[in-house]
Amino acid sequence: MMVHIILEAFSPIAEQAQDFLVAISEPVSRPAFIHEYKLTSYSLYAAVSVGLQTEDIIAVLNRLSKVPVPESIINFIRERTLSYGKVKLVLKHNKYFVESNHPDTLQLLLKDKIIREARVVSRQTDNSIWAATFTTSKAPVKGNLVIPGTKDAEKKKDEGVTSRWPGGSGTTPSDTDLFTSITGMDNDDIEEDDDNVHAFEIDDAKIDDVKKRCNELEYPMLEEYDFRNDTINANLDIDLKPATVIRPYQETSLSKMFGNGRARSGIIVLPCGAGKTLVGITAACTIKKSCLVLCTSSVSVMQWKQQFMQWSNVTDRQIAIFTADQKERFAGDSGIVVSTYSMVANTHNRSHESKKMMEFLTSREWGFILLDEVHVVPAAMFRRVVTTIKAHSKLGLTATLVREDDKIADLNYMIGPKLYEANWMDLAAKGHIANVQCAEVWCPMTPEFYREYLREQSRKRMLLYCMNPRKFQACQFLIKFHEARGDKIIVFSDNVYALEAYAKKLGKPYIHGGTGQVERMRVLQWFQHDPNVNTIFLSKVGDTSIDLPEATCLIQISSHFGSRRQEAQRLGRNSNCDRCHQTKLGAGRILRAKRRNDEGFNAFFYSLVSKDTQEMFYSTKRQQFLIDQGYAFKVITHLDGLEDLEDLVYKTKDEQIELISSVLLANESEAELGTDIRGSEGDLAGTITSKDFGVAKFPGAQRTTGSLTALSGAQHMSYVEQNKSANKKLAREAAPRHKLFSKRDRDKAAARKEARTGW
DNA sequence: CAGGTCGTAA
DNA sequence: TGCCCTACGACCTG
Repeated sequence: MMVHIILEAFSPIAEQAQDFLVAISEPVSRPAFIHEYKLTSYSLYAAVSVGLQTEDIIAVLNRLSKVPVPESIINFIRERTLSYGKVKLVLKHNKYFVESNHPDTLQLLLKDKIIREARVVSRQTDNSIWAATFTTSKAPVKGNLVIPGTKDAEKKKDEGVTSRWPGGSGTTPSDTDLFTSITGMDNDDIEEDDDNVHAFEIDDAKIDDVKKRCNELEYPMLEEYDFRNDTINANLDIDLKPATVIRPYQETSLSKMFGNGRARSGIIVLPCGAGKTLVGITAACTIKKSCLVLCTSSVSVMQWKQQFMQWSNVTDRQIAIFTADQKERFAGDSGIVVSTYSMVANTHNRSHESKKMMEFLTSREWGFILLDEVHVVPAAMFRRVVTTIKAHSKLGLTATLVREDDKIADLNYMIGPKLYEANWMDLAAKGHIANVQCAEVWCPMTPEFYREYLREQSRKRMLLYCMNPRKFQACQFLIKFHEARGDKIIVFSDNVYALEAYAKKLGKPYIHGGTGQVERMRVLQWFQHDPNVNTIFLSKVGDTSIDLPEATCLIQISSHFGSRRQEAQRLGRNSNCDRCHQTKLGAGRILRAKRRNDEGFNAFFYSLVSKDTQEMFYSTKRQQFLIDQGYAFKVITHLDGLEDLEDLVYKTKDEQIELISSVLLANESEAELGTDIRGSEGDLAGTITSKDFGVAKFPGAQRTTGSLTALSGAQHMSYVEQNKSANKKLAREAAPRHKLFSKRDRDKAAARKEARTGW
């Protein structure tokens, strides 16, 4: 069952209602006036996990709804919240407990054989009936826990007393209303029906079994870490630097995590540039135990360390880096390690040093694991990290909790529920991230290009619509226009051929995967500091692995696949005002105030799309995430003044024809390579797809080399036999069969690469 | 440091 | 709809 909730965003109570709806449901789309949310099992799981109560949810929904909430929906909520969020896995004094407010729930679980057998029965209870006794204690409350960087922390310093966070003395009851009290914005200690919690201990070797079993029984366990009572794992003496103040929404997200004085495991979703890193660092400074940070690239590893040094008082000796070329260890018995997913998830050969380091990581208990870009964790290999590392609490951070496969829901049980998700539009309106004008620019194909486009196959088609002269011109025009305004411009192209062609033609520096480190740094330095370099071209290296410089204008020239996340990431990473606002004491807004145009935008995002091609379809798909976030895409069908540009590229038909022939030549060379050698066998080469595996119509199958290359998928490029290294390749391909299959793609790629570079 | 291998995203 | 392309990064070895 899935329930859709529609919010009228113009309603006077919309903002408060929104806080509530975010807590209980998933935002589906939040454009200007009508917001859509959906109520799902997972969203209710998340709601319960941050402390909401079933009857409160129903009461507030009824109050907000224009019509009485249907009985079926109320039943759905009751049914879901009955079991979800009711059971917690808690590590206390280094013993694991299954904990609940409701003793009958524990009894119910103990009826299960697996869970019952995982129970550790203490001496006092072993003569009594199994279900009769649980350890009982006071329900956890936030108490005097102070999250560094918050208002409360400041107050504590000023007054020398501990006040309750975050309501504080300045808050009168009238300031808080129904919604905020329910959503826990102003008061974290939601009243429980029962102030006591009950628990039984389980064997820590059987935790995974119990977790799995609880999921199957529809009683997923929330993980909570009672770090203040963990006396076994050494404390880590770190704190935010005294002057650091975090922003309201960062505080809100942390209050979801620490609302009851323990660390809940889960996920926080904040747009890039909204200060995710600081949220993670603040969480680490609250827990004050050893912490492992995992990132997707070694560049972000460096950045995390640098950020830790910048915002907290952690010393160089307390924070260690573990990557391919740096294997450090922290001094003392507690500390921080920053590493990559591939380093920790690696199942392959490990260097000696790396092995030793992994032993260190796996042999100890971590208070806290921080999972940067947590949307990658469901990937087949990366997901091991959550089981190989023993961590008492897990926090996942991401800007875009979407994947193009269906694995994103796995995070619910791997990490925990989504604790908080910011609304991009809200943050933009409040000046935390840039206000972006998004536009799709339609570039008609020239007749010649369109004719070729219709004639060609999919891969060559792509090149044709990327290289469309009108797109070149649009790109040139937009660059010129925005350079004149004083913008810094980044042009993205996923296609390296097009990237080079554009950059060279327009005389701009570019970086792609093949660009060496030195050159990369040089180009980035120019872009940041040389007033004459205001535009750079980037391939998808820019998506993850480059510390992107600030830009105020983005242009996408090739974006053929429908990746919602890539689109959002590009926008997000470039539209941040982070360094403008998140300064110590919030006082020094040192960076230049960004210029705003008449409509109030201070950043621009263009997608150049060749009209009447497949690109139109992909473009729409890619935009979906941003549209759901409330961004409006404006379609531009004509760029005023483009024709008047005096040095307009590819202006004449001759130049356009020349361009098309060079594009086709680039294709030709590949096409030729794909057909020549096998010519004698007919035109098999270049036409066989993987679907043809083992099909009898393959005539040359008895020829050893022929069948081997065919099996290895190289039939697309019979030219491997032409290549210098063909012998080596063939030798390699004589390996066992199953290996060939797994090698198919790689060989293909490698063969193509060899052909490209060796041509 | 190049090249091999594996993994990821879409 | 399902699968593929591609481009790219991290790690390890010689």
